[in-house]
Amino acid sequence: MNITLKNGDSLTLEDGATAYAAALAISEGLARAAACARVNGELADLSTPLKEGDSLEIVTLKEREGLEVYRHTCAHVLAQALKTVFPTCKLAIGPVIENGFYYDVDFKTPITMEDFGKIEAEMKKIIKANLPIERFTLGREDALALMKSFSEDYKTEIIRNLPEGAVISFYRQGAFTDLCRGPHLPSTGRIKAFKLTSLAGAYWRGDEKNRMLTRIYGTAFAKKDELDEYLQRLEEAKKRDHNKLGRDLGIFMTSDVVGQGLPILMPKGAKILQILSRFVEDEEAKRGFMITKTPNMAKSDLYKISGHWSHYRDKMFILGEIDGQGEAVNKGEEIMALRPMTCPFQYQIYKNGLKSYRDLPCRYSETATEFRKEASGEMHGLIRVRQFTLSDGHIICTKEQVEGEFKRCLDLSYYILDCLGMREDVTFRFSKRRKGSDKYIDDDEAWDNTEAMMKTILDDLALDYVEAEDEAAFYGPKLDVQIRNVFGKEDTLITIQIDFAAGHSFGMEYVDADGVKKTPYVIHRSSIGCYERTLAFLIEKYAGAFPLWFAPVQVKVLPITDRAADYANSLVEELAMLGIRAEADLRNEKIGRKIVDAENEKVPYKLVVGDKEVEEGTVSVRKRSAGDIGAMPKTDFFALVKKETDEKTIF
RNA sequence: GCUACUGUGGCUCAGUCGGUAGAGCAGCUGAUUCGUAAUCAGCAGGUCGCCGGUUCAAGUCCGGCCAGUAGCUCCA
Repeated sequence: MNITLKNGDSLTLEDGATAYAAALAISEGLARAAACARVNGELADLSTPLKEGDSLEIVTLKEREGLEVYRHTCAHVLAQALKTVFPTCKLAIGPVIENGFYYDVDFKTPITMEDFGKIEAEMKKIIKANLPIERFTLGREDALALMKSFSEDYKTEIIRNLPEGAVISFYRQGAFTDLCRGPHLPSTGRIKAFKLTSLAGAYWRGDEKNRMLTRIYGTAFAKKDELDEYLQRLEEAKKRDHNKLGRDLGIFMTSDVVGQGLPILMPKGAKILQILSRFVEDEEAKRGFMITKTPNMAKSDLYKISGHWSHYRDKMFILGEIDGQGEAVNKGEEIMALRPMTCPFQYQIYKNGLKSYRDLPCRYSETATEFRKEASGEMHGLIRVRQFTLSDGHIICTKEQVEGEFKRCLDLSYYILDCLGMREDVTFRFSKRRKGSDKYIDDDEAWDNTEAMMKTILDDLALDYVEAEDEAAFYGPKLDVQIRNVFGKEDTLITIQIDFAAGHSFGMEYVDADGVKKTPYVIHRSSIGCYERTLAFLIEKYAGAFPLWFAPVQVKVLPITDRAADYANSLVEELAMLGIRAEADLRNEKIGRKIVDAENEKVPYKLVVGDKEVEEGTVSVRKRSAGDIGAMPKTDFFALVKKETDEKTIF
């Protein structure tokens, strides 16, 4: 028979030959490197028999799919080892994830990381035995009977939930059989380098009402040194972790007696936030935003109009005792709540006075403090907190203006990301509702229209985005600007949202050119996102070595002896008058020591000054990442540092 | 909120079998005034996260709480 290869060549094989035989016919090396095959475009096991005219592509470990198959097989080896070491455990699911795999398992008695040693030892045994991995399929009844015979309750539940007519496939390696779609490696001996990495709880089917299983994370690589390199990278990432580095650098701290999710910004962190928020406010003003200053709390009445009281109440800090319906327990008592968002407050400003179509678009923005009662386990450093500062703004406009305003919002965010040096680090997510979910405002037609409107805008911008279901705000779809932290975990940095409901629910209106009152659209947007979170990503991106323009200390003056102390102080004063943040290190230490400490502080410029500099009115400049760049007249340095600050030069 | 782990001077860590705490760095004091990545000496600093229990005796064992970390759920 003849088959077609990826490059268009045709290959003649014996009838019924497998994909593996084809790989072997091409070259022995390819057969060795093969993880699975793509037969007529579908991923398949290497043991798949080929038919006349099939197209075949051998997938190796160099390709993403190949590595995924490899890791998936490793997950099965883990499962087999677990069934040997803990015969009473029940297997749930064991998928591949980025950089590895996991297996969710229900253990009779919980295991700890100390058990990893014997599990890994058992896995190695399975690998060494080089058990062939065979696929077979069963009808629904037989499949259920098989899994029941192994007491695999979770597997039987999965089979019951499979759609009618689905192919139910199993993979057998030695005495172990697992329900799995596949494909898999041809044998366990193909696995060369793996490691179990961590342990965590995870709800069965991701539902917190279900039993919590134990999730064992692991990773596997084609070669030992690739695994070592990956583990090394993880170690390096830990050094950039904002939650560690931010504390070490004196940017923020937490205190047991203050509470969870309430980081305290120390002078350096507060300075960065001040610089960034002044910058953002100025840029917003240039783009027609009007600054507002609205209260941090309001009566429940406001949130009842906005929909927060019915959709968001359990995430709000409420002052006063309420019942399950959100009504005051003590009748007549005024219930206040800290604001989780600024929207309804800025709407009040819009509603103050009759608006004309000539007033639109009406752009409000505010550096707003907001409060959200996140569940206790959700807090993380500066990334997830209970009180935060958001550059929160709302644009109230006509339907026709939505597109243009939306694009302007994105342009502003682009500009800010450019200045922060983060433009290349973000990706886009178009967050939509999940139809039928009660998390969202109930108006199918409006949702459909608004999502279609946003999609048109995004497509028109030729934005490279992913669509995500069930990620929308309760009042409308979002464009989320996403970023990954140092460990690869993704979070939303900035969001731009279209709201079809607020105009109606708040009774916002404008008088159109034809004299008829109409309801405006609302765009919710942030330009830089939440400052605390953005700061966290900046710390990680720059490993604490911030670009000059927002470095909390831009220049450190290091006098060599006490004789240069007055000169050092005068330099600091002169720099301060130019708006440059400078400090002098007047300690009785040798210059080498002062340099080390300033380097560890990651200050962009260090000025070494001794008798010579005092005499000549010069400074010896050390630039971060460039070292000693020589002496220059102090006025030259002032001009240099001022220019680089104003131009937001990133080095 | 759930699961697991962690909590010892400002920081990094040691502390064996339960017998009243130890180092380095930082800090302070003194000496040194030095030219581009850590000067020397001395001193001081801890109700071992908090509360309770077991015990003759608890940093160590047990329970509760607080806080931190990873993940789940959730999310800017």
